[in-house]
Amino acid sequence: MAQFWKPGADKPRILEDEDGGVVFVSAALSSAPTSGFGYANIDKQRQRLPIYKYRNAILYLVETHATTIIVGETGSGKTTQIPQFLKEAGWAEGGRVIACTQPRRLAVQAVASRVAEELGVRLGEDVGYTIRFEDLTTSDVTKIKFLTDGVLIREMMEDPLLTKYSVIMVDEAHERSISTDVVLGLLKKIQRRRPELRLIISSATIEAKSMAAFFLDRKGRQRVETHESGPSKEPAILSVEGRGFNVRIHYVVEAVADYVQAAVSTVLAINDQEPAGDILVFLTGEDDIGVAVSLLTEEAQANGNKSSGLIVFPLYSGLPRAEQDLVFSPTPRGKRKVIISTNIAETSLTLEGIVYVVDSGFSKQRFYNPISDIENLVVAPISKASARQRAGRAGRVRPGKCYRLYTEEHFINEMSAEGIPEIQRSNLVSCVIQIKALGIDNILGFGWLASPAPETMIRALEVLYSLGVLDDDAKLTSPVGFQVAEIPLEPMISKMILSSNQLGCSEEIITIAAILSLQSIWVSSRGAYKELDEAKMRFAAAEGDHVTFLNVYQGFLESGKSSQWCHKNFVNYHAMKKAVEIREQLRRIALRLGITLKSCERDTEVVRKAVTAGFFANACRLDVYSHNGMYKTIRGSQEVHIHPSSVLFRVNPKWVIYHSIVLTDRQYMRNVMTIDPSWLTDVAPHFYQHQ
DNA sequence: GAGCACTGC
Repeated sequence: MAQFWKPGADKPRILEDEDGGVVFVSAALSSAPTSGFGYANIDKQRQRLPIYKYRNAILYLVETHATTIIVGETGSGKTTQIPQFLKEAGWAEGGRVIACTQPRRLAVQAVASRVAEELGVRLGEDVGYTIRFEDLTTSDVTKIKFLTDGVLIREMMEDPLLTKYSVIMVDEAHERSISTDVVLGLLKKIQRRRPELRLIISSATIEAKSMAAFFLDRKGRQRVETHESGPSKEPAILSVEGRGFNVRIHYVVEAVADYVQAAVSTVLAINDQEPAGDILVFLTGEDDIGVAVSLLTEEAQANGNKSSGLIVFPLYSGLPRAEQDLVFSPTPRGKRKVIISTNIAETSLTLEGIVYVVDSGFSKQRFYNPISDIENLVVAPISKASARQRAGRAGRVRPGKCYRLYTEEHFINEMSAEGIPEIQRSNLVSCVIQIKALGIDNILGFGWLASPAPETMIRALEVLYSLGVLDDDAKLTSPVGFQVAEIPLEPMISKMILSSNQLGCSEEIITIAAILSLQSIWVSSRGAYKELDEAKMRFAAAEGDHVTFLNVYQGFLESGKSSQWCHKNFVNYHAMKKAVEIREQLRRIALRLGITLKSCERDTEVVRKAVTAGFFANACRLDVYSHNGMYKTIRGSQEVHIHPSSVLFRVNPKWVIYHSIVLTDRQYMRNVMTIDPSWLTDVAPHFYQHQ
């Protein structure tokens, strides 16, 4: 039986570092013998993970500190092992639960099944997980629970102090997603009311100190000096080595003019000069990737035996699933796989067998302008942290190499240490309503890890006020505000669903809500726009895209949810299956909120009124003096156009509302619907009283 | 007449 530290035993060797944070320096090595032969059982495999040596130290730190920050490189085993250590040490006894959050749904599922397997239990019993629309836990049975950080925020609406959890581990906190930042702010508040709660924050090296400073609450510190019982409020920091191999970094000597071209030449040079091993190239988006893939494919064909060993795959999230899966196919003997990818391969997907990484130094990043209320995507230089993460992808199986298509001088002087956190680059309407729903009134004074721009928060409050979700005192209204907060969708969509109740078209509106929450229901059609357009016209409704979605959904159901039907009509089969699934969940939520499920039987006017009740702020009028289909927003008189993918493109009805805007050379409205302007004053008199 | 990095409730 392996040994581990138990409360009351001697403490392991710990050294205080100069900044007051506690750093564990050397752990007593596990005495478990590691045999190089035979079948390694699960216990042996666990004991070989780097984290295993730190088990006593981690348990000691968690017992004695309210917050422990674990700096663990990839492959340390922290995510799967730490919850098990905690359970073994008794943190799940007496009906308590150990939680571990992840930023992504897939990671939650993968880690939960791995831990269930290691413990030899069925998933959903002792070990379970919860993600949106999927709860695989059993109350009073589940002891270790994995969940997305967004779900943890939702749970606080039911149980503000998260009383069932004894330890909450926030994994991948350095990624700094909006939800992670919000969760950390909320957990810090909970900690003040629940001193017995323990937090474990897993972070990257560069963020560890600022995380520790964040959790070192001044008020809390004074209190601990008067009451000596309980854990130290001072966060502990523990570093755990990973299992990555060394990656040698190469820089270009002179800045490159065209990183796509440079990436292609670098791949060809690697192929000519370097031993076997697959190549991963980081570019910015579908366009770049398409160009690089065709250049490399041409080269591989033209160059006879020299580059013919290359098999080139594109990889980005918009790629159909079957094509995405091709990148995981084993590389045939004597061949070399080249994967040209977006950021999806930086964190979301792990590719085995990569030995060479080519890093363009750029990615597409979201920026939000609170004045125009528009989010757009911009190609921008990545951070040093991102560059390191990309390079690390080359060292998973053996020592690798990373070719950076920028100079060392650029890396040192021009690239920022860490990226701008998402919370400072996004529209915060959804985020603000969640914080409000938790009863936190002072949004600007919320203990943010990084404060969003005040303009962004004010804009979010304005939007919520105009939806009737917040009152004059910026408090949630009853019942609308609380209901909108309870629906796990964007507030404008939630408002649309609530309004459909009075209008008697909830069945139709729930379908529209499900489809709007998907990326696209059409197959991506690089180069086949014409066929796609023709297919779309078979479903097109004069009222616009929302009603068109209803036609497609109807057709899909009538076909018996057939994949052939989808293929024939350029409809994305996986998206439609997802729509059916989400719709089912939304039906359940609607019933819980007391919404009567009712169909309006083809009365598209009430459907459009319900959509207008959520999206009235996006109303636009055709500028009759312009002959190129230019619209102006009612709210801000901004120039916008109907996107060519809309069924209303070139139809140009006088009054429309849109779901979202994309900014390219123009501002394009996506998902557009005709309205009668009188509806605007009907559904939002407070907003349009002066028009 | 043309576009969508990646997530999440």
